[in-house]
Amino acid sequence: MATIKDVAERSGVAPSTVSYVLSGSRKISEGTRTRVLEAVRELGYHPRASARTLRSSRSSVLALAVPREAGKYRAVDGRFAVEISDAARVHGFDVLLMTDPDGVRGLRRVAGSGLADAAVLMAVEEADPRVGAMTAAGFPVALLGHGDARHETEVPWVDLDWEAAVALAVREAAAAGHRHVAFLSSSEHEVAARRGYALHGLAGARRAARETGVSVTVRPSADDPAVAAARVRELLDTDRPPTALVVQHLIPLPQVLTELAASDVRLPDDLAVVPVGTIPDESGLPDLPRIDLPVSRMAAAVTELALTAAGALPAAHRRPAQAGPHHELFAPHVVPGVPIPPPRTPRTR
Amino acid sequence: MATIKDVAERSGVAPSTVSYVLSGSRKISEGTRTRVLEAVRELGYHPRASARTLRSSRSSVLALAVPREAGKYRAVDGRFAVEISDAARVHGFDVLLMTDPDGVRGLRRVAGSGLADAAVLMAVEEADPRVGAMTAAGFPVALLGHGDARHETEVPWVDLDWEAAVALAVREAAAAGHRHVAFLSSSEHEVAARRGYALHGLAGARRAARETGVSVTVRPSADDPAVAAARVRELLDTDRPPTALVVQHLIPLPQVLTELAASDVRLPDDLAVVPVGTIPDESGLPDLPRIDLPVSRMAAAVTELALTAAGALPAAHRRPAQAGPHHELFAPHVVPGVPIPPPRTPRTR
DNA sequence: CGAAGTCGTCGAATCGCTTCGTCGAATCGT
DNA sequence: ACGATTCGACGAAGCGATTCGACGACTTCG
Repeated sequence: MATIKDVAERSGVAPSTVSYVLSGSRKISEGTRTRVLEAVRELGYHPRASARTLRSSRSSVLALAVPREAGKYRAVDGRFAVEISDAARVHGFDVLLMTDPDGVRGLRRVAGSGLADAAVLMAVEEADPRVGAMTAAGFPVALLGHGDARHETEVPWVDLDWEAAVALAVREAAAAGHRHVAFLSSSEHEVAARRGYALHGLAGARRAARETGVSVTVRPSADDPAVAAARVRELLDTDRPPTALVVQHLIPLPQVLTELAASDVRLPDDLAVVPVGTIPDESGLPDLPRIDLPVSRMAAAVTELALTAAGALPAAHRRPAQAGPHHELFAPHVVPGVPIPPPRTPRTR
Repeated sequence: MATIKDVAERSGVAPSTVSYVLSGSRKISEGTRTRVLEAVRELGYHPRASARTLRSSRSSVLALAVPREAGKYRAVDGRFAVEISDAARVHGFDVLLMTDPDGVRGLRRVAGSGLADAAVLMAVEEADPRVGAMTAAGFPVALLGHGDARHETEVPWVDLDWEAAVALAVREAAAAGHRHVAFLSSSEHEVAARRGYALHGLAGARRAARETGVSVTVRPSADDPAVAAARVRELLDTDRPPTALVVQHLIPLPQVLTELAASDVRLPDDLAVVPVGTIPDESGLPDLPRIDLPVSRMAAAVTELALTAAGALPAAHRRPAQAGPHHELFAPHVVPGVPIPPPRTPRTR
């Protein structure tokens, strides 16, 4: 492995000169500059990251804490992770993937050992212990999701505006003429745990119902496919079944579709399904309108907030210091597709 | 931030003694040992990773190259990433997430700068340039997936036995009495690119057909949901439609189910769907048998292969050197669920 | 009771890079 | 033509850990 000394010898200069050529932080004559760069190329020289970090105490690594509740894994988290990694690279940072088994311990270890300069905490929930631990350690973080009111003003975060998202979906259905919309919300478990996205989704459905005058029947989804299917059957087995169905997450979608198939409900004419929390490119559904998560933009934003907190972003990106930590709710997108068909005469069952 | 010197002063010993206490590589008297450990606890001392790495030239970081073809993102890759991270932690390693935008460049940078000690390359394909680049650089790697015959003997890899997986699915259907099985294989695009899993899946379907005597109709899936739906309709619109459907991947599943619903096909009685490449916990399908990927075991295996190649695993794990790189095909699991119903009299359409 | 070993701890070198102060040589002004 | 500036490159210190050889203080044995 070539070191800076090898490069210096090969180009006949001092190691410090090589360093200055590479960092550009001092003026170097054109002649030596090209000679040094050539030696770098010929030797395939890469500065040893550890030496650089030891000296400068900046690692150019961003820790990414992905959630992992009880072995469950959500596809959207993986997508966020990838997008955050891309965003970090844009600013010259690498990403250290931290899964949860050690939980707060792992974060403390990484922060304490200087492995990373900042962290993005994903899927932050109400009273998330990770947030307090990191702020107490003075470690720069940015959150994806928010919940704990105590931290909301002190720590930068980014979140999806779930209320607006669900409201938008209901409004789309209402605009197509549907008067009776069902809303399959987050799972019972998530509602019980008072997750922000679950509560805000419900609020959005209620608000849109009020504003548009359509009736919205709410049913929580369930973790168990069989139960989720039963929930959908309940919704349809009434005198006046809904003509449109808003679904907040991608996860229960397969079982919902299966159940609809079993119940002889045709999409989209018998029932217009409008999924909300879908990942761009991944719904796999027919070309109906849906509400996509702005994953890339949110990932870029949360990454820049974390790097700004670490003081690692060029001045152009940095916001005035006295503005305090930055918070941003992202509005969802409607992906248009084929227009939602209007409701037909209610079938009798 | 506390350094080893602070700990030394606080416990009244030399820095080297602290180091020996922490590493356990020399005998230290019980008294000083406890005094040092107490100082460590009180100061919240964590060894600076960069200093340790600089001195020992081992970073205890595993690079993980996740694929990212044209912005597509597969849920299973995220799941593998998380499981590999967990497996790495077991051996004291952290994981550096490398997305593809720089491709081989990024890998070379990480290898050259000593940011990582080894790499796991995910979704390796035929003639994958990353493999050659890393072996040429003498950087330890292990592959998830295999393809390029030239490297197969030189580099350790782990892969799913797709042939066995699809054969197993067909055999499950045959065992339930189905005589006419349809196989929705990998997408046209993947088949055309001669991806290993696509070809092996087809081979497995053919082999099982031969061995069980059932007729297997093969149709490639498609990237476009509308086309995939049409493909399924074709399958059903024949004089003697199949009574069971084997699907190789989770991705086309939603559109398949949607199309089945639209075609008034009831699951599982009209058509028994047996998905193959499903992630444990994530099929979201009714409780039919399915063929799950052994994600955890494969992740643990590929992680240990990479760390072994880096010489970072204790002797107990290490295989005899002359055995050469290790390769392993993982057999899929059948998750039983409700028995597949036998076929009914073919409907006329 | 002194030589030979043990045992536990210390000091110093080293890893590869950044950065500050310095110092010749070239350039400038008068 | 000579002191003042500027320019470009160099040397050395230091980041925080690991690790090897050395070295007192005890124990042990002839």
